[in-house]
Amino acid sequence: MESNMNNIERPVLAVDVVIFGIIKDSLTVALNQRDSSPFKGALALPGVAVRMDETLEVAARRALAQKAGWPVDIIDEIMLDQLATFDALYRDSRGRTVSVAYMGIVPESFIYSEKTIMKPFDEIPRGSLPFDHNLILETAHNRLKGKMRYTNIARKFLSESFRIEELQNVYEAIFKRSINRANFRNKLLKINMIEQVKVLTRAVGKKGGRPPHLYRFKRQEIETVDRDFI
Amino acid sequence: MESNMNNIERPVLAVDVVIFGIIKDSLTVALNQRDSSPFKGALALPGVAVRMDETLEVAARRALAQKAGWPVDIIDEIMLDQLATFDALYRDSRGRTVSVAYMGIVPESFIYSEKTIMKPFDEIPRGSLPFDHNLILETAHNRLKGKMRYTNIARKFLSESFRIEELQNVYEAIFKRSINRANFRNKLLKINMIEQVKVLTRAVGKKGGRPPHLYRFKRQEIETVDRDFI
DNA sequence: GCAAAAGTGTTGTGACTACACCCATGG
DNA sequence: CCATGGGTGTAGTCACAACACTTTTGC
Repeated sequence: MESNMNNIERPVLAVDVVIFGIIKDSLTVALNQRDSSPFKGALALPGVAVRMDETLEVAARRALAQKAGWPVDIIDEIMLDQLATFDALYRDSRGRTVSVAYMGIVPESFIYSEKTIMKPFDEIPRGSLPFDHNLILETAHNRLKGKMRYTNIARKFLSESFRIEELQNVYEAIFKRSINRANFRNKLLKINMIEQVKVLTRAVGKKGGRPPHLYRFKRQEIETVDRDFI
Repeated sequence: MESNMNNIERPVLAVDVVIFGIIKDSLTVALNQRDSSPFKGALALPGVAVRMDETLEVAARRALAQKAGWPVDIIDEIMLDQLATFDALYRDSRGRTVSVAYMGIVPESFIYSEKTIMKPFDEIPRGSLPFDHNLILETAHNRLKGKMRYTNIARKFLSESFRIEELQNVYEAIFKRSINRANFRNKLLKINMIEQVKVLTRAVGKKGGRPPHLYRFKRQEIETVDRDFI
């Protein structure tokens, strides 16, 4: 914080947004095609420069509206987490730009716009995105995995109620390993993270069998599952 | 990221730095007296506005040199971690300023400057710091506690080799609870975080007794102690 | 020989893993 | 009557906490 706030040349401040979702048991990322240079036509994370009178989070939502073409009422439902700030001197060829990255999660029921594609995370090779967007995406992925370990953030991938198998799929898609069904269920119930909803679902286009139970998260808030180191 | 990078009014970008240390078994924070308005004379976190040609981390080190008055060779030894970016619209009365906060740790052997005091964390009441510096400090404290749980960041509070009791004091000061000595030792050795250095220390001004063994961290790097959620 | 500091051992509890088997129900 | 999607139970291993006791060595 400096006394001097006059018109010295300053870095431009921007935001970039990483939106994750699970589609068909795979982790996916919202990307949009750039409509101007540099990297015109390339797939990139939605982002905008921050205006004088808006917070970073408001700017991030504006990026989702203007760049990704998402409806405002849906954007309002998404919780955005500040990720990190990226500041390499030449990260943007147009001039010194510092970008604050945000991360959000949408459920599979989300309606996509024509301007956005949800691309499977595993099909985005390193170096394939413009600017430092691969670095931002990697940071977001690590943060996502971290938050999955000690919060109930997984709920944001699903709708209000869900089959327990769907929830397990979320964990398996993100951690890329299979989890024992019985132990998964026992643990989440024991720590009181989820509870059973009374009704059973109707058939979901499956052949036959017992209709699955529905569950929901007991708390809305992202709650820390605290662990002591020692 | 926007095509338009001309001279529209943009938020000013700044950095603020939280430096932690342990002094006499208490967590302390580096604060310096502001020499200009607003809040002239108040204790605050060191911070500067970011220049066009420097990274955020370089700006953070410059804040420690210019505002806290620390010698450059010591500043170079400190590892700085980016914490979060603070962007409330009216956080600075002089105009729209977005500040990226950094966090660092210094060992007790560090030489302080006259411009800085290391103030005990518990003696900094909420609301006592200018701007949103209490919020920044709280965020830094939470991050510190988090990192203590799954990295070997504690090493930065100590010099290269240390008595095992000193290390335990670091944990006890930060988590504010007492830890069983035997279990503490057994765990840190079992997970291979620390190892014994062959020599014993000379007396440390104590009355008598067996001279303590010295230990050191086995890895320099901050290494994640991974834990699975399920 | 006593204080300081370290080191060892024991026991109970609770968590996690793997696996095996039982239950309910719609087509 | 069987596929589907649960739901229960048990045994082994491991981690952690509490606590007690032993060892080393300088003054």
